[in-house]
Amino acid sequence: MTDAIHPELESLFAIQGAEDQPDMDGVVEAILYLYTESRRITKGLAGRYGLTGPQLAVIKMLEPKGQLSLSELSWRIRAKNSTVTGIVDRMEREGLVHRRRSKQDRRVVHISLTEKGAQLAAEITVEPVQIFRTVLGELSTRDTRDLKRVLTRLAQRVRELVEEGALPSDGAAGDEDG
Amino acid sequence: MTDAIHPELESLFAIQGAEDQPDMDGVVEAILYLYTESRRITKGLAGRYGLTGPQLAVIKMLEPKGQLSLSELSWRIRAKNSTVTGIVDRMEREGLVHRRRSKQDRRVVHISLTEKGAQLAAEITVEPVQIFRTVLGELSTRDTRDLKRVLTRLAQRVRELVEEGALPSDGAAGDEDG
DNA sequence: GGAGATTACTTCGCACACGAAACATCTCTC
DNA sequence: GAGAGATGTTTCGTGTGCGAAGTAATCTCC
Repeated sequence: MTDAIHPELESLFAIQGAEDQPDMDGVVEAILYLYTESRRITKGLAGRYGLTGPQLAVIKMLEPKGQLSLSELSWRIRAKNSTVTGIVDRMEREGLVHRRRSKQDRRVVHISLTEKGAQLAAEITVEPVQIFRTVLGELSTRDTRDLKRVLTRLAQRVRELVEEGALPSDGAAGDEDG
Repeated sequence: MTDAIHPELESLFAIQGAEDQPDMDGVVEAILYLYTESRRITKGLAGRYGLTGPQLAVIKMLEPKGQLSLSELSWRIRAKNSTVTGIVDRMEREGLVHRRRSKQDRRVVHISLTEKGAQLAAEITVEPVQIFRTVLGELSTRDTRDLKRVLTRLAQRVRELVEEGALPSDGAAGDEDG
């Protein structure tokens, strides 16, 4: 099964500690935990039906829409086309989805569920998100709002800094060897 | 280069929307954004030195310690041994690290930086975490504390629920609502 | 209306990432 | 001290995940 904890994130924050701002560790650790735990839950749920995480995502994405182009699918699951091509390949091989060339624009490929895929989708009713909704529901309204406010602000600032180029997001330099 | 946005998470939360708790979307989106952005930054930084994210993690992990067993390394970067074996293989091939069998326990393999690896480690002084520290620093103390408090509570509750088996993490079905 | 740019998708090569199983070594028990 | 079990690492198979380059179709601009 495919899983991934993505060590970089951990390491990213673990490097050389941040003793001068102890609060940050808690924040980062919590974010990391929530992220990885949600992945584990998704994986476990998908695995019961012989699916992988991304495959479950695709199926549940297609279920209400009927069909989506590969690009739409990519956008929705936040992956690149080349990644989704592979996922769809394997799902097609398993008989879960169909590929159909669009007649309007023959570059476009429409992905849709097969009978088998649709049945499977209908069978999977549990939403992993339920857990998080439950837990968030247990927080006071004020807490939830605070959380959203602060997190959103945080994300916004990072986004601004990234766009300003103040961050080492990418750039030129030096040696390359593969 | 290795990268991964991990579509499952997005999809996990995107499935069927959560209109009844609009606040959640913002929270989830912010967490997702912070996670993916941090990964992008790490990747960009590592890429400048011809490294991948996990490789940078390993190098910076080894730098202060001198050497670590493969298992210790795995534990620290939150990955499995079989994953780290591959990472170390590639780094060894690039001449960045050494493998050495322990004399105390000949099952154990110690990983240490080569000259080249150590030089590279010394060269990489920028901490990606800096950005987040900066941004968190811009928040008021109150905001930071609130954030930590709420996030920690959130993570704690999810952890509890997971341990209670109330979640579809794996194994038998717990709750049904569909 | 045709050359060049753009868009949609696929292919290829590489690097994770995991679990299961194989191996080697150590430890524990009798 | 020999067998049973535990532990550390590697090997294998599968599935993401990305970027670069390739192909085909559409669009744009002159």
